[in-house]
Amino acid sequence: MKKKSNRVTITQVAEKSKVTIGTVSHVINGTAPISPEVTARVQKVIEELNYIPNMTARSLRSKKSKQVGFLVPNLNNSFYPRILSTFINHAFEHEFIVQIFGYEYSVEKELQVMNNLSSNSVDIVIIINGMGDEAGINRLLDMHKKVILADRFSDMKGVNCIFFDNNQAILEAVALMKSKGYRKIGFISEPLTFTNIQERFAGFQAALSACGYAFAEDDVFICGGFQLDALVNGYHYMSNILEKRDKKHLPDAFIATSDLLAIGTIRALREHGYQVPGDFGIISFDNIEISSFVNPRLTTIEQNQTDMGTELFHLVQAISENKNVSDKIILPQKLIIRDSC
Amino acid sequence: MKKKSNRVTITQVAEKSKVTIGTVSHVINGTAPISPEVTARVQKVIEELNYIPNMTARSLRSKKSKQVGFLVPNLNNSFYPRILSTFINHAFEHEFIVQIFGYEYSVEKELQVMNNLSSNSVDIVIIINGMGDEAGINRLLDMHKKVILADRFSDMKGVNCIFFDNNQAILEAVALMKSKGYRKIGFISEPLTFTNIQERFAGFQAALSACGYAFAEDDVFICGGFQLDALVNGYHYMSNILEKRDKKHLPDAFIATSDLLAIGTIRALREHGYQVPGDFGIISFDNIEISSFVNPRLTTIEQNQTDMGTELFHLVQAISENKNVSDKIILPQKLIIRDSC
DNA sequence: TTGAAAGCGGTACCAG
DNA sequence: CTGGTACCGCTTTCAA
Repeated sequence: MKKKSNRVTITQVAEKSKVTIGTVSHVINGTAPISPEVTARVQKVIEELNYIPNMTARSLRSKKSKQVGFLVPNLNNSFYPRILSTFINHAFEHEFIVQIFGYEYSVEKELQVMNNLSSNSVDIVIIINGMGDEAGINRLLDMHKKVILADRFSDMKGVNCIFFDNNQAILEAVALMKSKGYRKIGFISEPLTFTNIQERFAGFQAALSACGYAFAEDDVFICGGFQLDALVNGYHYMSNILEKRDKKHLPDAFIATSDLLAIGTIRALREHGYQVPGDFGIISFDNIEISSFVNPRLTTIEQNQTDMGTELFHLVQAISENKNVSDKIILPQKLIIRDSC
Repeated sequence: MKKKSNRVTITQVAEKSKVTIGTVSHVINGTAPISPEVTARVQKVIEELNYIPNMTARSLRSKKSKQVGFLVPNLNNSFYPRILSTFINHAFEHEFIVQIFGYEYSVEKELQVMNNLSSNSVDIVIIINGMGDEAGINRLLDMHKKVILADRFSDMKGVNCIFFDNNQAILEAVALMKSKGYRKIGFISEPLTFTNIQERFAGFQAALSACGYAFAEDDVFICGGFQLDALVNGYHYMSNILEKRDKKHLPDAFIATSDLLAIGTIRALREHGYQVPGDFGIISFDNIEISSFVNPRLTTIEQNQTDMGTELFHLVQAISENKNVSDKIILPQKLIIRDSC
């Protein structure tokens, strides 16, 4: 009849240690000065019983959960999993639990998730990218959740932002194109919905004029459709363009807003008989792992995903300890020169 | 002084509805026959107050949480995020919350995570791959958690398994190599720690003899080192081999246990001046998205990640509703013929 | 059909 | 330093 190996509770520990549950709680949390003897006794019992505090009870009472909600656009572009990967490792190390949600680039779904999250146990919510979700963010704030916006700029008060500097490296990129003799530079991009993409577009225009190139609306290519699959989209999009415009009427170099987009684009280019970087040079953003394993190896503007993950966690940690942190954290980008330009 | 927009509780709803909290609970959960009038009144108040039940309190009391722990090797190989992606979407749809953990191919860490999980609020734990963790699984079972093993076979009782049929497609793959005239087939693999890899190795040997090839221990290449980065590992590993053995002493075709491994391998091959599929044919496993965008496009054995994610969720759903489900679910693999062989 | 009350397993406050 | 105890917000008997 001793089959029911149910969970050990603090009460059992208290009884076996001949103290009250309050005391046990104190030795566990260090919330009161307990004598060395009692401390040792209690700890011994904890060991013996293999007692682990019930997180649910703990957070019900303390209103703190060490749980963070992590909201990503999706998990297919390896950019996000890389950030997440680093983050969850730090989190585990420090006993934070991370709940994961994907909003699939949909505002509606993003809002739904936020609504959901506002009634749930997390006390910090991280949103990567996202837009048009201010109502949701305010809701979260009302419920006393902390919110962190990543890879995104915002002026909302009460939220922390962490994002890449989208202006510096693109200047180097355009300068590189110039030095390689490319005549005209186009911009091939995902829809300009997220602030990071908007910034890149602005940075692109600035770099163009800084390097003496003219900006032509005609050479901006916004690759529509779902953002779910940049790889496939980039491929179809460029294939389409090549059906309609020949090389003469196209830029001979492109800044692409993501590596995946670039890889898709390059495949389309090659299938139409063009060489990269011979006929067209391409520099993209991200530096995901595969970038150095495709042909040609991508020249790309790195946004260090590991750094982002780590910084994000530091932020979470600081916030949950009520430490003072800067509202805005800016991470550098870095031009990685390989073969595509 | 009405600033503290704190969360609405069931007590407030009860007071405003002039009933007791028990009654409110019953109308929310349908756990007792409440009169239409009272039901309507309570629901109206719930609307007005925008009341959302506190999940923490609810699960403390009911010992059910609709939370599932999802344990993956890591998030860098896009195989896992793809499964996860599908899973979290289904989960969200049905109001399940998923906590994510990465064990980074380390048994120790896997055990740590499990230990952690056993004291936490999840009631179902999904483990993808993993090994040597039977103690952890039993611990989970002791704590009355359900456990699901994915992409892995096990005979442990009380756990559900869902995995791919690792025997059929590889036979087709080897037959294809035969028909293309490849003379000798090697096996380039990650360490044989996981059951899926072991099965592939067995399937490989069976396929070899079925197609009239001889098996040579010498042509089995186990790519050691960390499994974290198959791409980089495959590259270094094959580079090394090519330093020591020339084409004559090597198989002219390879079965690789993952696409990433194959992509790394192919780069090494090409850097040494070899053509794929001219000099060497390669067929790998997974069919991750990038597989059709690298050069050459990979001929690969698809393991449908979306299907795995979906099936996994169905399993979770069935288990959490105490429905009867088969202990073992087998998913088919499928040979996708492209250019690498 | 509804009310009353006992906890779930902890934390935190107050006494002594 | 340690004990006692009132909750956290909800579910779940048990009575009425």
